[in-house]
Amino acid sequence: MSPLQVFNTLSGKKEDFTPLTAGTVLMYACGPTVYDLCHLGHARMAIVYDVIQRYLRYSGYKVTFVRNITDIDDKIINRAAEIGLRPEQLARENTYNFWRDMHALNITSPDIEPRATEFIQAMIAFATGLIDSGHAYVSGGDVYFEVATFKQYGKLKKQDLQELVSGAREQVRSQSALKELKRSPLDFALWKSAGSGEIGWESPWGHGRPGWHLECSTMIKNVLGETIDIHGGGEDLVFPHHENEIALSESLHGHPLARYWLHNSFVQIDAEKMSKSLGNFKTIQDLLKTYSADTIRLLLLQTHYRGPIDFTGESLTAAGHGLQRLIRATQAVSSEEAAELIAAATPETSELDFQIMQKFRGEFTAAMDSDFNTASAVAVLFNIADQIFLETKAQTRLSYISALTSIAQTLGLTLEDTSHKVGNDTASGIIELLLEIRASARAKKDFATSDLIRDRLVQLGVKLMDTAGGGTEWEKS
RNA sequence: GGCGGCAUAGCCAAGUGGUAAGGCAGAGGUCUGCAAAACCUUUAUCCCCCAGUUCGAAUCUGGGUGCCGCCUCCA
Repeated sequence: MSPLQVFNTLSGKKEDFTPLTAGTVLMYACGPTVYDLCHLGHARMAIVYDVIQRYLRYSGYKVTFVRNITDIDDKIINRAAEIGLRPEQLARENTYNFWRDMHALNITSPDIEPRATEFIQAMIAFATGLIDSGHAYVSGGDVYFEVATFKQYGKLKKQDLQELVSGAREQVRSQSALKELKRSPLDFALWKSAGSGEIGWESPWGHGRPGWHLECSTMIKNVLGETIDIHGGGEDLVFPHHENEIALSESLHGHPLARYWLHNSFVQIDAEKMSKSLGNFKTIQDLLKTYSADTIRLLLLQTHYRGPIDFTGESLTAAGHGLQRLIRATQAVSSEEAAELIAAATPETSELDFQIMQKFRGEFTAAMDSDFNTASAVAVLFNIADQIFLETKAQTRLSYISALTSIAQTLGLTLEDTSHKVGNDTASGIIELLLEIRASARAKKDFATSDLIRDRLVQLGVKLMDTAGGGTEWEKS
């Protein structure tokens, strides 16, 4: 298979990618906690793993891609209480929003999309297993994982237990209630007890709900298995979330949770992290009002996934201009001309197609095999565009165009020209303009023009009604 | 305080030992009734600073400076 190399957070190095079972990839990415709308950061995460997944399939792997939805969590409960919804209502609403955004961004649906609330019994079993093996303890209706029992704790973040303990001590001093319950400040909750009026499930430890880290560990185990090939997420999940997942899964199973840990970097606004707590985030919905999914995707792909992107208003506009160039390139042969050329195809032209495709696929593959270097891969697209504009033979241009669209597709770019689609407000304005021209024609008794406008609008589904006062009204017929 | 990352043209950004991809913006040109768009050409003797290793470094080593992230919910 291909000499793909990926950067593994666990080793801190690029490594040759060899999946557990040759030819197949089990891949899991941490999905959203559905308590609010998704922002550009979620878009980056989703697009990064979408492209990785697409490329692995393109490379010939049989991929099972799982992305979860965390639909029970303190953030959901708190937000729901603020706005007067039941937690499950809020979670459902934002799950729909998330799906709509993913669809709008041309993100491939995951093969399996487990939701945390579907796996409560499995989580209880997981936690019970950890208690029985001495890795977890019950305390006041909660269940905590005892970090000291997992000697490798800190291996993902590359910090030893002692350093983490001294760092954590400061933080936890204020949380006096928890201090009573936890043996060590690093211990984290697998199960949190809930009041009788609160959302929760029955468990051996009473009414309660699962902790975040347990959710992912359990879903991976139940959906993909005990060891998977790729586990991904945003870089902020390295610690504590992924470190804790490792501690849970590896304590219970005794072997690695994931062979390769991939983490994408952040989107920044004015050189600062974009986050909900800073209030400087852009929702996907807002961005899609102004920019196409391709524009957003191109902007994100022009930077390597492990580097931060400083988002500015201009950067999206610049990406949009670049995208235009690629779209123009695909239009360098008209559709009629293309149909003729395809009809007239010969073994020689097929050979030309093949050679051009091979050349650029080779460059594309070389870029992507180097830890998914999408920035270099995007450069290949622009190089093909150059060739298209320089090429004088239509037949050859067509070959380049098919190479361009094929590679763009693997990156999830549609190269669909949206510049000729107008919104309803614009369409209404255009109708008003036509009515003005028609009124002027009628005033000059130019009824040929006036009737042409009326007939053509009727064909387009717009009915005109001249009123007694000389004005004209319109409506959709 | 601990750990990690980054520093390449006006802006964004690839490149980890062999002589600087790509995008945007700018300049010149082609086209054009005017305008816009589009296309073509062009744009870093040099990669934060200092010292070192090497035939050779943006790329490796040591030191310095600056910026950012994680250590608390966060993609």
